[in-house]
Amino acid sequence: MPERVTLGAASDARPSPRVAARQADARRRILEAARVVVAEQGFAAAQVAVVASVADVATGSIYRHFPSKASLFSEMLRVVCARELEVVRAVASEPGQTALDRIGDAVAIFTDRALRGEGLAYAVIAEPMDPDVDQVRLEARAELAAVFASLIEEGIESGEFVGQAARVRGAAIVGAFLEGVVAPLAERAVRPPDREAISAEIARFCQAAVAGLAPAAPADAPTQTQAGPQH
Amino acid sequence: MPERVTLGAASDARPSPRVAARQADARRRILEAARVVVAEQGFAAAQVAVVASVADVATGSIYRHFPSKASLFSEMLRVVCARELEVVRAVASEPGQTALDRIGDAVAIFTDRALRGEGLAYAVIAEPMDPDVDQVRLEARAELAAVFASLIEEGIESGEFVGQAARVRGAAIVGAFLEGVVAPLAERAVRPPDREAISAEIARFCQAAVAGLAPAAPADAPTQTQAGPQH
DNA sequence: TTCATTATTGAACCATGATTCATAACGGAC
DNA sequence: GTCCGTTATGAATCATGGTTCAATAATGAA
Repeated sequence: MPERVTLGAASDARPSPRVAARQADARRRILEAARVVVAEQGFAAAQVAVVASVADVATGSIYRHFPSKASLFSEMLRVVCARELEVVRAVASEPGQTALDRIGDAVAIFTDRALRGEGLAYAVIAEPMDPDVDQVRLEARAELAAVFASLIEEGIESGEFVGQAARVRGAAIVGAFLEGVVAPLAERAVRPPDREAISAEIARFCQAAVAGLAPAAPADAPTQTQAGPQH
Repeated sequence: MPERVTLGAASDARPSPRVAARQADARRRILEAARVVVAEQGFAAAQVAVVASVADVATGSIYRHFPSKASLFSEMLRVVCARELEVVRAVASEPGQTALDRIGDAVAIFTDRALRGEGLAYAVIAEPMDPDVDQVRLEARAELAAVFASLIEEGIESGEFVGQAARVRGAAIVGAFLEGVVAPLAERAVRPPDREAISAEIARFCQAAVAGLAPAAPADAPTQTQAGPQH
């Protein structure tokens, strides 16, 4: 009974030193290939055969490392998202900074990396491909939202922000900067010089959103002063 | 030469009164069926055969009205989005209201309708299915963003808001409320009572985001006063 | 009522692309 | 160096679901 399973679950097969190394390497190459293909062509073009060829292994070999196409991409996405989430969390917990500062920094670092394409890009944020894979994306968004919700709560507790529904606003912040990143990418011209300006603007937007309404601006018009949203 | 085309483009075929009516009705039913199926099952379950059965026509008949599955769903989505966009535009141009008010109202009306499921739901906003169909969604988002960008510009001109990149923030607003709507829908429990609270909170979030940073809150912490983002 | 024409049907056809598996190449123990 | 179990290969197989089309029904004119 050969145990037709994803390498490693074999009943008693001792992988053997050299072989194990080769396998680990192949697995790494496959994940990397998946990332590259998606980054360059999008999920639509991400066929198993293509990934295999880029990873320099046979199509069938993919299935020696991953039980299915969906699981391969799920894992790839999970890794990529974890990396970005890590970066954001680090910024979000910088000591000695106000919650407002940390929100601004976190948003700016994320959007900046995304626009620079270091993480992945449009594809990872917005283009779905399979329910399983989408699930990973949703979870990542939820975690991201949780980070901001926490920051908002801290701000409220410290009296920095006015009271507000932290969870809802955390999600709104995530939506705001993801859209801010994706919208320009969707347009034809992604004028490179704009990158920094865009992320700075989005960061400011998010900061203002949680800091509370400013009292009526200098000019004339009859604006209401504080929190009260109309109607 | 029977002109194998999507009904109506026939070289000289006079549709005939009664027949034309029946065809028009079938077309309407097909679009409606597509909407219903997507609303209830999501794009994933939206197979041509299913839509046909719901619309009470044969699978092949779909192709007498639409050249392809993608075009059918594109049109369906276009109609749905147009309706929502219309509502938002109406609110956005209410006379005698400040830009801030109108932004709040527009956001609230959209999120409220979306959460109530009158438009469609998660599927239409977030779940893609085909490049062509996605294109429609992207365009709708862009138009929505444009509406808010205009409102922001008006606010800036009237001195109601501080200067800001209207286009970027318009997109951010759209992202904020779409995520605000989708995030709760993605969760298991969509506690009905929250609906209004959620849309109100999101609306307030968006208003604050464009109104500018509030001066440091009552408490202690060293917050910066105006626009300047840290870092 | 009959007939030619057009609309409708839905089962068969196809394309795409994931998954499998018989076969070849390899790794290491004797 | 040979042999046996393991791993890698990639062409063949399968599944899914969009699209087609020969057959059938409906329509309206004569």
